[in-house]
Amino acid sequence: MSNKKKIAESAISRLSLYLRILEDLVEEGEPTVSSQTMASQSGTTAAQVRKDLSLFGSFGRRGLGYSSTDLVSRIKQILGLNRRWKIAVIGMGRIGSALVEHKGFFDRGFDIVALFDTSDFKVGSNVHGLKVHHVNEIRALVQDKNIEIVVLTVPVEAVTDVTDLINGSGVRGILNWTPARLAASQSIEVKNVNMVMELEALSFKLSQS
Amino acid sequence: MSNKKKIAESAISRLSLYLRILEDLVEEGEPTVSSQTMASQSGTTAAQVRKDLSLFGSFGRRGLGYSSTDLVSRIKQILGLNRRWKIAVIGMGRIGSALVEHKGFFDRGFDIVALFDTSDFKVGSNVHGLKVHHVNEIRALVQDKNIEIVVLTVPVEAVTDVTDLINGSGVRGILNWTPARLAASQSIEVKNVNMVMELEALSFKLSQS
DNA sequence: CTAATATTGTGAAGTATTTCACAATCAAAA
DNA sequence: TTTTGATTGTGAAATACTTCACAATATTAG
Repeated sequence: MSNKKKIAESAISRLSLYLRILEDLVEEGEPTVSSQTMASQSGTTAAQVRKDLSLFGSFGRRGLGYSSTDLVSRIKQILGLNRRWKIAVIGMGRIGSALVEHKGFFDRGFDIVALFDTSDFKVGSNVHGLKVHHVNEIRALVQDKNIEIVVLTVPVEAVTDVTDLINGSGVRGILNWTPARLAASQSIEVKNVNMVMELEALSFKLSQS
Repeated sequence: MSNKKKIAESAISRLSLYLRILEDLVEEGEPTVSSQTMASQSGTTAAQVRKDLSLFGSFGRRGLGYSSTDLVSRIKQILGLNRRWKIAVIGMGRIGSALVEHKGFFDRGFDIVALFDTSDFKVGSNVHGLKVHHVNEIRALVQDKNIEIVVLTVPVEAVTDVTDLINGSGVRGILNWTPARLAASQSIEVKNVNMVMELEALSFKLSQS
């Protein structure tokens, strides 16, 4: 808790990547792994791997490398993945519904426990075995089900109202799929996912060459 | 073409963001805009905005700011958005299909012109008015329809085979939704979108506080 | 015409992140 | 036991990115 040291966003993404690589190696029965192996599989350098890990401690043994299983649990610990997270999806359009049915979240520690929408047409229906609630019920359900993270996939017109409902509900993090910049309260962590921005970055790179 | 100067990834994301803000301002009828306005709407600093723009030229006027409409077209030019891009979606699972029906791509210059899948069950069917082709036809259709970018939403087991089919097909960029690290040929630009990694970054931040 | 106010463009300074390079450590072979 | 080879952890150096700060320029008011 209340860890002071500032950790770069980029280091955290790499740790996620190392975790995935390590889990594959464990699956393949590799007992140890070197920073060089992790580096080549993740497209970075061995020094970078060691530096990233050293931000959090000394997990390896000189001359030997790292124990794969040990490093998996260290990184899970670092990323806060030594527990399960309860999440809700707000917005049952095409993308929202597709995400609900995606097994990948559950497999990696994220349980979708509630769904919300604004349209009376969708409220009350079932998506993948979960009832769709009206966004007005966000506050109550967040409290009731201990939801800490919400995935926001509502149409951009609905963003302001829904953000107001999220603020102060107890939600601690938002994965924002809308192109809007959220007016979320200071204490809520927001991560933006923007498909079009990614395509635009590709467009830039392709136009350069 | 063949621009030497190295531009930071982060600067490009911000330009995408500025573009969206500027288009809103143009819509609202604002003839000019200051770096300070763009900064506060995008959550950065005025100096950062000016520096980002100065990487590509001098688009403003001292004392006055920038012409909104002019800056929109300058940024579109920079990002390679002064044209339309033809893209294909490979993998007609839930997420792939949801993306096809999403109007946001078309609205911002990306035309989905072909769909692919590996399963005989899906090949031949129609999604949002487009016929689903077998991935074996990638090479032919990329040539035929001048597809430059593909969005990859196949299951992770299919990634190796599909990547082989993409390599050398003429595709220049891949937006990779799979958790796999692609073995794409050097000349292809790859952008990874990883939902779980984003959630893990949230998990980290929430665990810190 | 002059003063006051606004705002850009950009070197220089300040931070942050990545890479280098090497002492420390470990296992296995000689 | 000693040597050889592998590999970490980490200061220091190198790069990269952001912020500062101010001269240059433009408009408006007096």
